[in-house]
Amino acid sequence: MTKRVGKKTSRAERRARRPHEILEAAFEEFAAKGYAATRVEDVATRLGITKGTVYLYFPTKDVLFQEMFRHASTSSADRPTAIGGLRGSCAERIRALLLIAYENTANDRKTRELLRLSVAEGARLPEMVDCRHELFIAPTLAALTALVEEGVKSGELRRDTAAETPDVLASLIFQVAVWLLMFADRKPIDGKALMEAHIELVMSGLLQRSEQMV
Amino acid sequence: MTKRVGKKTSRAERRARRPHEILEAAFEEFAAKGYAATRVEDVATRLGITKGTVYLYFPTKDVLFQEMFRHASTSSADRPTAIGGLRGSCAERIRALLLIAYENTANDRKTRELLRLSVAEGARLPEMVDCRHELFIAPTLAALTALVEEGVKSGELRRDTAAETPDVLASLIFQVAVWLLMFADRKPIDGKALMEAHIELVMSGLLQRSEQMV
Amino acid sequence: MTKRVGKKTSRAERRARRPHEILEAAFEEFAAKGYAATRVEDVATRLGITKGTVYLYFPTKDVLFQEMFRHASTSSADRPTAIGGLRGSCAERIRALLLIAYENTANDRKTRELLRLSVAEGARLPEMVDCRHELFIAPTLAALTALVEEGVKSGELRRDTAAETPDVLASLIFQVAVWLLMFADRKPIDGKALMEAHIELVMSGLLQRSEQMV
Amino acid sequence: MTKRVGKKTSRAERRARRPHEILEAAFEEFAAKGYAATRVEDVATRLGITKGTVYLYFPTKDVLFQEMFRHASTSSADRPTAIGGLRGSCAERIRALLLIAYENTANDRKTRELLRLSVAEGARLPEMVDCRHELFIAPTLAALTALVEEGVKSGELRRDTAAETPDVLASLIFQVAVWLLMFADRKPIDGKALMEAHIELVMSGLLQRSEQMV
DNA sequence: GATGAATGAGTTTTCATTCAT
DNA sequence: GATGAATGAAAACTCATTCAT
Repeated sequence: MTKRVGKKTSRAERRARRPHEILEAAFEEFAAKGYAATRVEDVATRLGITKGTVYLYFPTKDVLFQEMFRHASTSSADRPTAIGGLRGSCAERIRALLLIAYENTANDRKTRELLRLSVAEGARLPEMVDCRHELFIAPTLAALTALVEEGVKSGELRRDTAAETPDVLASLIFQVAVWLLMFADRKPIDGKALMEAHIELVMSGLLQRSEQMV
Repeated sequence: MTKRVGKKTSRAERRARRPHEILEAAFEEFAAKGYAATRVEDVATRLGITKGTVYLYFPTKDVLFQEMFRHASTSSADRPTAIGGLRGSCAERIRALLLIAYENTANDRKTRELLRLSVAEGARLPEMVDCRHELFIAPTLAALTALVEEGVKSGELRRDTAAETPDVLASLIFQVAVWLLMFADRKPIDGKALMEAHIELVMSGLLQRSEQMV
Repeated sequence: MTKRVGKKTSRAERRARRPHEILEAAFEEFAAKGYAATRVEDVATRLGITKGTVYLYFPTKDVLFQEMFRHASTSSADRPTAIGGLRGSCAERIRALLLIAYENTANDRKTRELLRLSVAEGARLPEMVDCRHELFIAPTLAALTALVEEGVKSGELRRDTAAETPDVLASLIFQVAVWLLMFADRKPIDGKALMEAHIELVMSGLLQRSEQMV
Repeated sequence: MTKRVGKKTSRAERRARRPHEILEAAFEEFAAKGYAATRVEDVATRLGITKGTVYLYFPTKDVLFQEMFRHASTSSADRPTAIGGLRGSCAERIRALLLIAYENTANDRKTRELLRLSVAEGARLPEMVDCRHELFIAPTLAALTALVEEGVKSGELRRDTAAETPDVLASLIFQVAVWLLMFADRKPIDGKALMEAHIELVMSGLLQRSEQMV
């Protein structure tokens, strides 16, 4: 007869979930309107709660934003772990790595919006942007560098491959992400097809002639 | 020896220059802080005038922003005209075109900051972003497409999927631009070198094998 | 002995009373200074609250004014109901009706100030003024017309009574009201005495000679 | 060949007329929008001149308003002089006087708007309102009182309480004026007809029975 | 814990007034 | 005399933050 009957989320559970919920709501609001244009009340309303409750968990709007950014960043942090498990030739592994990076970045709404916030609010919070660099961008570029070096050493890839190669390999991911951020659905693109074409083009430039013949 | 002697800015001149000055100052402020976080007074102070004066020329902050965006966009509008005058083989012209686009986009602070604003405030003003697309991005991509098609037709370039996707050729420009917007001087990159490496890589993928031998 | 003991205004009560309080304060301020010269903060200060609180209940100054006008109008709306209960000869009822109208209009500060606002801000809000006409002025004039017609039919009043008679009967009410609005206490008048004299004069003109003899 | 050819208003004439012009324009603007809501620039624009010019002739907006009020008041000051020239019986002269007062007050736009300003801004400027009282209202009421007293003395009029309250005789003038101020053209009235009916009614109450028979 | 009324500092916008030209 | 650019004080309105209930 009590309220709790049939209720899967007990008060305690709900309470435990609150900070998480709030951070998710904050992500949506901040991503859509930017820091300054978002009101704390917007975040609360999105959850059906009130401003005051938000302040119960986060002392200021600024802290809320930073926690949100950190939370959104780490919530997708486990994905790159797949990198270690790649198998096949260097070319195959580079291709696989780029596709994973594409899926995790340009093709992932959350990551894309974090990129938007990094560009928009970056001046306010350089540490956060740098943090994201350490966690995601640098490791991916490092992995690409390692793979290219391995390929060169093994003779699979051209010997004259430049140090700038990893950035070049990853560049289309940024383009697709920025395109989606700027044009949303107004100018649709087939990111996956672009990515395939990109990979084919750059790989054909990377591979030794003999390999290309195959 | 009258006051006017040596006075370069008469009242009329000043009056004529004011809108331009204000738009320039607005560009700096909005680019640095975003729309919502910029105060009209910030713009005025940057010029050593008061906010009332800004309102003498622009009726609202919103109009000021839009005029600033339009002004900043068109003030760099003449550069792409160089495209028509390109000479040489298709490969040479593609290379030249990409370098011009790089100079005008990733390497131009004004254009880069407009990209920032497009990403940050795009949701508020899709028409502006689309307008920039019509004026700059679409023409450049169209020129790339035309050059690639010409090269394919003449046998200079390979026919492959990349040939149909000029986005792939321009992708590094976006990467450099976004990198600079996110990391400024904290993680410097040699954009020019990246661009050269990018061009070499994609061109080696585009060219017929025989040409590559050269 | 807790705080609540003796505390008449709980939060809920206060909340429920606030709109009313604010409208009353707004009435005083707007009546005293007019729309444009009244600051929202003036209204708040009168209540010992801050302007932010006023905006919690009314979205704009304009809405506050309109709600205030409507509220002040309707808060005195029940009085005319007394009309139906009049008894006596037509002359007696006309006299009674005019005295009631006088009490409710010229002699009622609230109604007088609404007249001031109608005259002062009428150009901005014709609908409000017209609304007051429908609710108060028209019914009173209609009642007067009905009484005069009845009196003519029964022979109590002169047959040649003009259609303009009701306005003439009510005219002194306007004069007294306007006088008080213009001169306040600087040139006091005895409104009641004027009203008595007015009624006596016009009734003596309305009544059949025979009746006057009485 | 000079500009002045064919120009009837020389610079000097124009200059001499300026203050007058400005006061007229100020009257229109203040009457239409009230003191606080009228901008000095509105007044200037109405004349096709600029704010600065207004300040050449009037030091502050407040002074402009007061001068305007005084000017508008005195520009109609000569009309009541007709009173002295009235001829005929007391009844005839009272009737004529009331009609003149009606024409000069309720039926005269300028006077009506001054009444509006007196009601609207009266709290700010009691002296002005009192001044108008001395100049127009009091003399008219005094003339009425004198006429009634003369009539009573000569036996032409009844002695009753109304005889001592000329306000009663003039009341309809206020009603018509206020009506026009509140309803403008939205609820038209025939002021002249109302006035005639009013005069007839009050005179029939004032006159001795014997006279009425005539 | 949760609420939401209240605050007050901050921002946009207006406009009376000044003054160099 | 006229102008109109510039000022800055003031007013409408917003919103992060607090706190009594």
